[in-house]
Amino acid sequence: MRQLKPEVVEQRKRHLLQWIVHYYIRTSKPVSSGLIAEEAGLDLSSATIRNILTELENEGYLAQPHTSAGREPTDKGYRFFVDYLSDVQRLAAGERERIEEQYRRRIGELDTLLVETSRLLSRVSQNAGVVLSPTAKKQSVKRLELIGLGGRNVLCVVATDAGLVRHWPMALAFTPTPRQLTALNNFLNEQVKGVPVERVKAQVTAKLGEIEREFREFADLAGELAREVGAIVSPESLYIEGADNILSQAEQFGDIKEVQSLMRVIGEKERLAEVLEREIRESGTENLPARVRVRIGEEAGLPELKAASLVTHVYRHGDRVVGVLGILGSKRMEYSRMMGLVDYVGRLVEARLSEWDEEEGR
Amino acid sequence: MRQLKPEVVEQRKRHLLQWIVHYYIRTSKPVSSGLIAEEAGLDLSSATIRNILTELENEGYLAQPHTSAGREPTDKGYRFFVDYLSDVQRLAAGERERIEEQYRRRIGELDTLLVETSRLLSRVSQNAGVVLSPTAKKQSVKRLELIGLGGRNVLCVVATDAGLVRHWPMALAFTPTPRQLTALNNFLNEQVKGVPVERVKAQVTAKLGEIEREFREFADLAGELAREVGAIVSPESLYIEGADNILSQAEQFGDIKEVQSLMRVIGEKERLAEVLEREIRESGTENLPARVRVRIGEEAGLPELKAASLVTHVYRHGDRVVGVLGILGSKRMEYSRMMGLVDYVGRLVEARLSEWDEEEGR
DNA sequence: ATCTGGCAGTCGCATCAAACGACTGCTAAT
DNA sequence: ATTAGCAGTCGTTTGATGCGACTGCCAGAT
Repeated sequence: MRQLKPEVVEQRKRHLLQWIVHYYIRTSKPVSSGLIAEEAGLDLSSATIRNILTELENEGYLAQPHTSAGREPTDKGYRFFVDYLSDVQRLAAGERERIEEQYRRRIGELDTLLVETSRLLSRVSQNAGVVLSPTAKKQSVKRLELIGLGGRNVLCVVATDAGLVRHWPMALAFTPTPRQLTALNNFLNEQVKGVPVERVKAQVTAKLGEIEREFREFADLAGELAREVGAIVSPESLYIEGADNILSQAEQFGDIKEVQSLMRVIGEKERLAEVLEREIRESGTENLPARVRVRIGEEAGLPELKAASLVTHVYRHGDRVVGVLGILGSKRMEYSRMMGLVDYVGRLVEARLSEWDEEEGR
Repeated sequence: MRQLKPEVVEQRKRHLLQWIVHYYIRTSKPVSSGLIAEEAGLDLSSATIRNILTELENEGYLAQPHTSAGREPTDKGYRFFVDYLSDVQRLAAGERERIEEQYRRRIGELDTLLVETSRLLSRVSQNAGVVLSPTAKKQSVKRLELIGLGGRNVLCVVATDAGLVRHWPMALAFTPTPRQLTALNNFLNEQVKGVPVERVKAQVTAKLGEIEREFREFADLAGELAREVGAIVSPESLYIEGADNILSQAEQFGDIKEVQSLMRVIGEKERLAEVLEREIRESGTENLPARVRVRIGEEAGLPELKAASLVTHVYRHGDRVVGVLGILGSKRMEYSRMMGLVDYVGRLVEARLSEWDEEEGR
């Protein structure tokens, strides 16, 4: 017979694998040789398909849940599928429209932006939406203000260049007059404006000596303040929305145990935050700056996420990566659509952040 | 033979019902007559028990899931159990200690207090903790401040007497000088201090005429500001924590569907908030001000909560009920312990709120 | 008047075998 | 290289059967 070139055979095999993963994602049933022969339009008999399937299984892309069953993709199979996904699906125009509509609403603060973004991701994807906020440490202080609340109590408000606002109450050692507060605010702002949050403490304490004569009673306040800026502003926060979506897609998961452990991870945000932070760290180390990254099953690093996949997109402020957003859902998600969504939303968030920079000068 | 007095028989019936509900809550299996004869220590034969069970069933306190099964409490049965619960369990000393420990950490703001409270409720109860924040409308403004962020942008910060702080960015129609900002802040604070949030708008617009000569350009700003105070500060917020607890107690529920719809309600906070608001409204209309209230199954008003119960405690600020907190869990929860917990935490929150009042004067 | 033992009857559930059907892997033919 | 055919494996469905856990009722004991 006519001998086919090896490349062609390889090509066909890959194409078949793509088809299988895609089909499996949609139907969530093991794919059998007979089914492929009928549906895939390859014009091969089921026997031939079986041969190919055996190869793919030996290579670790597919596995059988039990002997007399079809094949399911392994994590390696999903990985192949995602890596060679030819088209990251563009979002439908209507969907884009609706998303932008949401961002058109005036959002002026980082927190609001991130909360809305996680809601959006969850709603559109029908999975859980996650957004990790930039760590405040790297942001620089734009404004720091003490507001008298009566008596010794003041409210301390810090705003950073990236739009983050944090506030917390403090009790002073004395009852300040309005004049004193104004003076103190002026002093503080001169000192900390533009200083990265993580260095506020050093900056303020360094300058403390200079004012000792005039505002001696402020000295310890300023010191305490500097400490609090470091302590309170620093914890980064993780916004997760749409956990209920995951539960209502429970069929997508094999076992309820899997859903439970997934939910538990969502509950203990710290562990998930750690996973996402790793995305940020690793975003610099790659050659090709692929914006959208997919973690399949245990690739994310948590055994609890075995049955899940995570689609993420780091976002930058200026030229530094400051945060990461994405969706968390079943390993059997529609990768193409999800990647498209995450990519799009990620860009919108970046755009919004840089808009804030521009408005600055106005 | 000796005739028993009717009251005694009634008494015994009630006692048995209590025992059954309690036993069912622990074991989650239908309770049968034979089991009762053995375990309840009543010194009656199973046949006699059966007679009593039939009566209780006819009266609507018990039901059989199917003919050849034991009995389960109906909602009415649970209701009886809860209403006649003799001892609302006091929390163990160690548990109280741990809880107070958490509140000892300096919490100066309403938001923080409520978030921590919902976490606490969820952690201790192993159910979901819910806290509905006071509506801002009824609170009065303690302080309102504009903070310049450079250019025309200002950050508007409002603090209320109950410890609520809200902030949002605004763009002015002009670039204010620091002096102008100070003047504006002084003016605004004179006008709105102590005014209920819902009346800020009226107050400010009423006073606008007076300053027109001096600060004509402020007029429209002040108007816009007043509008925003009403709009942004008003939405009350619902804090829910520990949804994962509910999922990991899924065995407590008969059907996964029930867990799903429960989770969905938790996801759409609005509907749950509505239920909780009703608790606030109805808290005034009762003769006996029982602080802890229990809603069993559909009593809460949402069909989705059919399999759940809600234990709540309204909390007051001064003498007005401003919010409600509690736990949400399976209908088969340990009511006694949960009621004790909710009662205790509710009191702590009230205590904290009135502490703030006292600090005020210092 | 109460309680109890006994017994028939109901119903869910676990068990088991048998039949089924969905696959695969292999082999021999094309 | 591909295919048809076939034997063999294994999960799943089905239906029958029996068991056990109940209840309800009644007749007799207390």
